Amino acid sequence: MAETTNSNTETKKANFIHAQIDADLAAGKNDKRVHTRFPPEPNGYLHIGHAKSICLNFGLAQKYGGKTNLRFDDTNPSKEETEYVESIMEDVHWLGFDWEDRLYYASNFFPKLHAFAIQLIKEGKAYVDDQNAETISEQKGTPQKPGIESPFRNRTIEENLDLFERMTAGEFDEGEKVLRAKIDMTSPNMHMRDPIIYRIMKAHHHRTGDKWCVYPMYDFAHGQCDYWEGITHSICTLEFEVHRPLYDWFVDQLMDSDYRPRQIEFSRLNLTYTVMSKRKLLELVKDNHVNGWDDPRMPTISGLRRRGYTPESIRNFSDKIGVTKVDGTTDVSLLEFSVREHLNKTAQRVMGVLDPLKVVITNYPEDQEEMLSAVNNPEDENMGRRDVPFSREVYIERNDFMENPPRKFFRLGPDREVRLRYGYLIKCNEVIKDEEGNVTELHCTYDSESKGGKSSDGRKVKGVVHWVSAKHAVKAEVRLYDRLFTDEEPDGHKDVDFKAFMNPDSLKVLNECYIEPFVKNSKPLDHFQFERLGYFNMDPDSTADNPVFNRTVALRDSWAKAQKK
RNA sequence: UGACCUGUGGUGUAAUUGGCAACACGUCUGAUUCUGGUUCAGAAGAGUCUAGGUUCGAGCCCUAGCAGGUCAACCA
Repeated sequence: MAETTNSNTETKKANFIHAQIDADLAAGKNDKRVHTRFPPEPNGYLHIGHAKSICLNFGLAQKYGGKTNLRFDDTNPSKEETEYVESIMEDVHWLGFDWEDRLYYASNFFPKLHAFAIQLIKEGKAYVDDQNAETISEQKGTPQKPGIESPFRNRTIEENLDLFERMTAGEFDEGEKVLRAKIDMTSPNMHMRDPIIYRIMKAHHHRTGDKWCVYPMYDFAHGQCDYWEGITHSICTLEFEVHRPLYDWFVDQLMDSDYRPRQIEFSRLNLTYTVMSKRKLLELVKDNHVNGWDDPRMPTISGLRRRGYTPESIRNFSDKIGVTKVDGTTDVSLLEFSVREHLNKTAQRVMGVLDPLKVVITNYPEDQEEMLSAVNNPEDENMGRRDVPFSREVYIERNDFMENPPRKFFRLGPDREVRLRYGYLIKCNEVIKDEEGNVTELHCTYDSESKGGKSSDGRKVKGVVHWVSAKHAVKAEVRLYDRLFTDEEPDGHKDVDFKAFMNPDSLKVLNECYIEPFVKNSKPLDHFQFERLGYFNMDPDSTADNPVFNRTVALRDSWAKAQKK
């Protein structure tokens, strides 16, 4: 894993964040430290978009020999839960990153934040407002129209101190009072128009319990936490760009040395056909459209993990997409390429038949069987070979046979010959059907001289087909997970009724599947390439008696593509 | 009618102090192949949002536009 990570950082090209850091370093800022943080709110599971941020923050620290903190931004107790905290830590570790002993919670800073609020009141830079949300909102104006000042704006420091103390003590109900910073109601930046910094919430916090009934707002917490943690580069997404002046304003009030954190924004990841909004993902989970946050159809990190994506492939993907401030949409095919690229080199090849059609080799002795030697990975000789049992009856893929094959179909048909991979040439002599005309069985003969790649007379066949010995095969369950959304849902952030676009075929469970017998010895989560079918992994829930495979991603299939045209 | 941000092949990104627009995905050819995969070789596709300007020379600098995004939660 370390090797992969190194090669990534070496090939990584410079971007605007590197340029900023280089400039800061050259100017000798912050004792030439680089210290980043990944600051999720524990209100849901991490998704592929967060992976970009994780790779960025930890990657930057790696590159510059700095450190990265994990910080839970838990300033809103009504949405946050311990379950999310745990899943987030697991996902970050799984991706291959480690915050070591630098685990923080914004809630750890509640006492300091509270004291800082009191400091601002004493300096005449904050006041308690008695008005309700609607009134405050009205007075705020609009982006085009300046706001007007609250009638409570000029209370005395003593009165503010007393009121805030009583807010803290729980004397008032939610919504009755808020603490606001006194900045500028006419600022062209809405966030500078006396932003609310503390609100009353009588909610149970997942870490501080019922200790507090006032909680700081994001803007009042984030920069300060950065400051107290010694963060030098606070990297966040584009929508926080307009918050930066406020971020800086609070840091200005706090600074007592030359050290100061800097907020840098980059564009979040958008993926075609992929819903990336936590709110919508939560809805899918809550309404049972999927089986939890780690449902393999979900774009969550845990979903991708169950689906069979590897951490390396996600890190490589993150590398490939780069970092900019351009608000674009990356094609999922790049993500899928990243897994194929990795799995093709590492996954063991295996034969499995998802939609079986029985083939009887009529000239093969009834009670005979033999072992055929198969390559585990043509890309890597070190992975060795394995023996695959062969006998008189085998299963082949139903769509590897066509009764009336079109031109350019290389596989089996009446009187046609194909090779059973690693085995013999077989020729189809007879097609057996049921009353309704469905093909139920093929009778073939094999060329006993054709083992090992050659035929007795040097004839060659174009088609090679995967198979499994009926007698020895392991019956398996295979789940073909597809993207959750169809072609009609191109953008994860558009506010559309996304459920209307849900692909009913996004999950197909195939029960009559047969896998070559090796699976009994395999470990859960191993990755395999089923010949021509795609990359699979063993589902964590499966057992040796009941092997369940999830398809990570399909193989590229130019025959299927040609068929569609 | 405001403030801030962003415009480079279909997509995502590059382009040292201005110097022939590069890479990856995708697409399309051809070769190889015990799987139509993989691998290898090659091709098409942008003249950099527009219009001016500076310059021997502009994707990079200047001016004016145009287009898209973000901001009006007691969310983050």
